Amino acid sequence: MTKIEGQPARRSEKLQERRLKIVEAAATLFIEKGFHQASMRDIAGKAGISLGNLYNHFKGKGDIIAAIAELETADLDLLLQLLEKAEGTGPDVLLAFARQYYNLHKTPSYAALSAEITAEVFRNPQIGEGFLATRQQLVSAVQRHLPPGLANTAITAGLFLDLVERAGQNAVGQPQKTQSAILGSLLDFLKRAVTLD
Amino acid sequence: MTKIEGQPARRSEKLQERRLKIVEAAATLFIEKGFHQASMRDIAGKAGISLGNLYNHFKGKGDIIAAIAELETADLDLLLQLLEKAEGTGPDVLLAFARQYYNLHKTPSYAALSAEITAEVFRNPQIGEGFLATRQQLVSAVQRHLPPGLANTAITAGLFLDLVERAGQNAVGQPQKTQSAILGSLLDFLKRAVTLD
DNA sequence: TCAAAAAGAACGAACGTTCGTTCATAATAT
DNA sequence: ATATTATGAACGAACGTTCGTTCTTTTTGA
Repeated sequence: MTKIEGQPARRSEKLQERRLKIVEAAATLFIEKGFHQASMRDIAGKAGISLGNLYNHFKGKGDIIAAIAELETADLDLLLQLLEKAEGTGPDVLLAFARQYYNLHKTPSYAALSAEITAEVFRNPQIGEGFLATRQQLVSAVQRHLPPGLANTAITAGLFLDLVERAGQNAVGQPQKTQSAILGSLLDFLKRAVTLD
Repeated sequence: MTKIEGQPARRSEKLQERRLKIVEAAATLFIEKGFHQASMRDIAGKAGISLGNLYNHFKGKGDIIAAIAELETADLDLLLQLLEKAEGTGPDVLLAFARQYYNLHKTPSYAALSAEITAEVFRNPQIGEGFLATRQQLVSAVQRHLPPGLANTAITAGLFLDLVERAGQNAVGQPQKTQSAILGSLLDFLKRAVTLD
């Protein structure tokens, strides 16, 4: 009881760094090989720690997968905040958001991980819970910027997001020029769809 | 040379049945557990044959996965033919097609398999080749029904399909009522998007 | 026509490997 | 001194694949 706090949390600080390094290593490998092809040995090796020690940080492989899925929501939370704070009416806000949302989804690592998670959620719905919760918030935020005369704005907001997501995913690996063309057509498409005559 | 054809191809007939049974068993298991969680023993068991015999019909697990991916294109080919033969102009043809395309994609088994294939294609592009070829034909068919004044009709046709696919996928597991509401909003959304003022 | 021979479909045990996880033990920090 | 963190060997289970073998069907030669 002499030295209660020499350096407050120096140790758990290191620990958290280790944990982050593990998660990053796991994410890289999951993108490369998929959840079930990346082994615990792979992850430990890439994180630079021993196999046994890996189990001091995570209860098992399932926990790591869950941590990755949670990590994904961080990017979404950022965009969500931007959208919620946005002022102004009309389609402009939505289209500006769509541009960013598209850019996120066409990122190869994001797209690959998304695909992996989507497939996993079909069999293990619990994995996708946080993911769906964040998406629901996005739907609400988009909904608020849709024209008032529109029916079923909640569903329409969902469709808005659906399209941007898929368009981004399909743009992966395309040359820069094509990606820009897709973005342009996407924004036109969306503008017509969210504008009432 | 006496008995040239007692029963022509009695054997290869049986053989084809077996092969179909294997593919069906594999598809069921892939939907349930995913490509890499379904084992060759699982597949053999479900197909009602021995493990060793499974390798008389398929060179390996990769071959079975490829066969399943090919199988997926069959559904698309059917819809493609319907769309290509469709007469008339304006959005009506497109919306009728969208309805069918949506129904296909909201089928749980189709959606699960699609998700699995999508994730797999990121790491093994060869798997998705036939899939992408068929999709390209769909794009062309949709493109022909878009209004003439539209720019970048190829990309827009792709977006059209993107939206329907994702909307269908997200409708999986929803109650019938919700699925109908999504379809309604989807068709409205599409109609605005493919109609020039 | 019909026995003999060739072909190949079916079987399940066994191979070597890799998996996720646990364990006894050593190093380290407080 | 003692609790925490790290290590890699060890475990049993499961993996994809190959193997020698048997059984059924088809083809051949007289």
